Amino acid sequence: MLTVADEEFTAHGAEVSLDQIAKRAGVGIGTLYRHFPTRQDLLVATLADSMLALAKKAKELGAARSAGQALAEWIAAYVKHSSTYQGLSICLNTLPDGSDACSAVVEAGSTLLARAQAEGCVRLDVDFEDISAMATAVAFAAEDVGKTRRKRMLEVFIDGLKR
Amino acid sequence: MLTVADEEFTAHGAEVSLDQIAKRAGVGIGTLYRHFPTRQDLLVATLADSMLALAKKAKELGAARSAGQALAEWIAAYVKHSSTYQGLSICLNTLPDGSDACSAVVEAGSTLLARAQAEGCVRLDVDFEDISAMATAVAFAAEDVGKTRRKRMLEVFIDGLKR
DNA sequence: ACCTGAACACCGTTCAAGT
DNA sequence: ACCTGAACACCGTTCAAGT
Repeated sequence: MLTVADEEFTAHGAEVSLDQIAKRAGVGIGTLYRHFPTRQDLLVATLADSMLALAKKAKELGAARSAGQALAEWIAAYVKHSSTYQGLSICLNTLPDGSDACSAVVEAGSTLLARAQAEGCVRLDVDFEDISAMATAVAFAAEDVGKTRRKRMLEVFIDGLKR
Repeated sequence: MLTVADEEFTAHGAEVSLDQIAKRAGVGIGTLYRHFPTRQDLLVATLADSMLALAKKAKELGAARSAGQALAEWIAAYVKHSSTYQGLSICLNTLPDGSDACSAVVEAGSTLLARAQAEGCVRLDVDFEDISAMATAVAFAAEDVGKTRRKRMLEVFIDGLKR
């Protein structure tokens, strides 16, 4: 079921009809609703693996780079992740919490941010929620836009975090 | 008809049912579609006045402030404008062109940007389309978020434009 | 020429009936 | 206990019929 959902999201975007997913997965629409009461629940479930990978990547970067550089690279990965499916950023506007994978990402990101702030290269008044919201926003803005423009917007965002 | 549309957008967001607008305006849904083939067309029409005001404001700021300060203040107004209706930023993801009001905003904004770049306080590789997309994105991210957080995100964006 | 609104296609969500 | 899918409510869009 999650496999089918991921395929459908990939092929037709995060707003694909849930009916279509249920049909292709060979279950009743009611079953899908019982397991995943909201579309966000289903999205978080299909993204769980990549979110855990994102959390893991934060730790690796934290070990291999300066705090500022690690945060910058990780944010780039975060933005990319928010574009996993077409239209995903819109669905993640208010970031969903509760799931283990989400908590892992928040925790890993917060740690990177705190280190970068301690190192003195990132403004002290931003928190992870700011970063998450802005990253989602950049993913939103960069949808349907060329690669160079996307890269530039990401740079603007990351530079804006510096102090 | 535009008055009713504006009221409905204000009251129920940019994604309010077009049927509802037509009914309250006392016209058939077909008539609404003939005048405004897409929702964006209708939105641009209801926002025409405020967009012209935004263009005018750019000229005033350009005269009264340093180029960098003028751009910064104008972007703040632009972001605010992109939040005129709940959910408006999503509809403006790809900015609509063609209308006079839109052209006026683009031209006014481009002028402010060019001056700020000439003054040397804004990176040279961004164009107005970047600014427009990012401003819409900030409006998107700042929806349903407290005032201080919204202000901080705007600051991050504007700081990121500096060089 | 302009307007109307029924008709069609589609989607989200619930819940009675079935296993 | 779990599943199904018909049923309901809703929306966008078109277009034949009416003025």
